[in-house]
Amino acid sequence: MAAEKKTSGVRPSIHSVAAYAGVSIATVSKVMHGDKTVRPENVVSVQNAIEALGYRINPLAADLRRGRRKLVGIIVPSFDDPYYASFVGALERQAERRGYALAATSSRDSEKRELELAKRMEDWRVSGVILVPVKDENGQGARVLKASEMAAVFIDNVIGGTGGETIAFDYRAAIRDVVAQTARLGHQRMLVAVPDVRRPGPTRLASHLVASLKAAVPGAAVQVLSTPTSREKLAEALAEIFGSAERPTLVLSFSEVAVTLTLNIARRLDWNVPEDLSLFSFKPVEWMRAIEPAIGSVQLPIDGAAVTIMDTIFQKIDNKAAAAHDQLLPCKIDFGQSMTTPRGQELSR
Amino acid sequence: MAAEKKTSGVRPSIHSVAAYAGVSIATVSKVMHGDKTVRPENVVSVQNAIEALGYRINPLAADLRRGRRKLVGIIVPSFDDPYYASFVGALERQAERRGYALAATSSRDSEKRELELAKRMEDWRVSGVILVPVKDENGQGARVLKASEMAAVFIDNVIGGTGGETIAFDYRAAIRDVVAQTARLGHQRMLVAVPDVRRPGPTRLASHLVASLKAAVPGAAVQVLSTPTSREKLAEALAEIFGSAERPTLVLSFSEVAVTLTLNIARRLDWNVPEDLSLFSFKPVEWMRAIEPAIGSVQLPIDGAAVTIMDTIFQKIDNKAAAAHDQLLPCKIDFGQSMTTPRGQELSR
DNA sequence: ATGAAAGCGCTAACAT
DNA sequence: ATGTTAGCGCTTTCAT
Repeated sequence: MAAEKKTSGVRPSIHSVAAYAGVSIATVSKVMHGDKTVRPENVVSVQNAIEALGYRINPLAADLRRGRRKLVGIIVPSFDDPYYASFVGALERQAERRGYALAATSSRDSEKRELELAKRMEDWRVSGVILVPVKDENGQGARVLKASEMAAVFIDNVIGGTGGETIAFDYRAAIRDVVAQTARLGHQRMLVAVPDVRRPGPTRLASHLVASLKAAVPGAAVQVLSTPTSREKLAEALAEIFGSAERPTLVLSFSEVAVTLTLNIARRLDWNVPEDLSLFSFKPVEWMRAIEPAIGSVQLPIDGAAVTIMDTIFQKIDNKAAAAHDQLLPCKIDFGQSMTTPRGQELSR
Repeated sequence: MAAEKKTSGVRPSIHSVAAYAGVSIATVSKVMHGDKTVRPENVVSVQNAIEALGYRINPLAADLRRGRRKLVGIIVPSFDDPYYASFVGALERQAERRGYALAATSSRDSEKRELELAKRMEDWRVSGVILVPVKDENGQGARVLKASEMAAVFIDNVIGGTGGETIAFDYRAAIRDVVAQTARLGHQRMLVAVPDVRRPGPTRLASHLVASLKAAVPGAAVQVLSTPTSREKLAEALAEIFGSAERPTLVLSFSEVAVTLTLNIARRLDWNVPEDLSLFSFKPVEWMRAIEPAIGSVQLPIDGAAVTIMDTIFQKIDNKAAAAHDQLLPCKIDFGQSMTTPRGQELSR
């Protein structure tokens, strides 16, 4: 039913609306913001004018005047990682539920760029910034954010324990559980695949995993494989490892491609997963749960996390009250069917 | 070496800089924009002031005055699809090469939301908008974009042939090649897996594929499977199809999960790919090329496409000259090792 | 309940 | 070469 408004190329301003309605711009502004001190008849005529002219507020002008924008920024290492992409989508939804827009940017795993983006957020007068640090929450970008008057929250690639402004999945708990299961099943030789060197976060976790394994399994032989740049090199490295007599009986991977290639090699050698080789992925990817056998993996409740994150940042935006403690979000583990007792071992007790 | 600037909480304006340097704000503005008509000594003192105060321009004020922002918007159906996520990353880079920022948003497969976002882009005074339509370039969102004075380009989910403002991969050429190969190998019975019903784009292409198959292979039996909502239902449907006597010898899929489940079933039935079942994916996903046998798939040169897209939109922003024709970008096909002659068939001639 | 007026920080036209 | 000035479109006192 709604007819076409606005034939002219120039957009109506608050002045046009005021003139059309026969009131002052202050009154129009009040109507736009639902101020109760406007006479009902004036509210109506202003609304008519708005409708007739197809007026929409110019957020640039409003925000310039106000000094802060209804905008929260996010800086992720990259959009290509479905994990981060998923965060962006979920956070966009959460921001908009509160009448804010999300300004999404990517640092491309560069701390230099992260710093630039932090400054851009400041320049843009966003109300808050969510940063997934390239390295951790003590980098230069994070420093800028902390020093500014914007609300800031650091997520995912964080160390925590200091500021009380970090939120992350409780990966250490997940590691604890997987290590416990590993010990219970009796694995003695394992391979830990660490991802892309440009991603310090998972690398830190992998180190923690290695340490935990050694602590939990006395005499454990833990091999670490840093994911090389090319798929071919990685495949070679894996083949060599699996070719040795002292081959690992369990692969714990932080890298999707390492899981894929491990499955390839297993198939080529005619090994069954999990009977001949156990496997677990700390990087959750859709297909791992859809194949047979289902590959065990950590499950991250991203939508829920997005709610927590947005709540936290709006708490800061509104109250200016800083949350006093770092937040650790639980993550579930789906062991799938990919881990069992190693060949020739009995399940201890 | 750079010392800490700006101890105060309030950001310096162009006035502070002018005062500090002992010049007028007009001069500061000129220096900021590299105007050559400023005395070198003044340039220096202004630069010193900027440095000393840690001044950065307020883009809100500048853009309000200018009436247009150095910003191009993009609206994708979702960030979760790695294909679109990849576009966002590549386009962000391209925009920034030209000194523009990218405002990335997602329509969540909703035309209603697409319309809202189109209006938001208008409100934000972005210079140009790249839209991946939920349905096609004739929706309401696209209409708003066309009517506005913003430059607009419609990509990927487009029909084309009308406006000359669309850019898409040449999927029909890819389909042609795959159909030719199918005919050459002698397949008679095939299954086409269509994805998510909320994605009209691939659905259109799938229809075209079906028609092409029927045209190229006389008497072909082409089954179409619309991807149901749940993985379980899809698995069931596939199992039933493969259980029948007249089972397809080739699967052509527009859906990642359909490929995964097909591989599952093949393995369970102890079929080899491609000897017992040929497979091709129109949805390119990393792992398909990393497994053995490598699954054939269409390869989309997204980075190159991003360059073309940005070039096109900046052409419109700068010249106001509309490109007169729709653009079709070539895509490569990687047949991998997943297609061969069906059992008991000879390769014709 | 309403409107006049003073900016927010900048650009650009115009004088000088 | 430089400065003055008039806005961009809005919000927000502050009188009335």
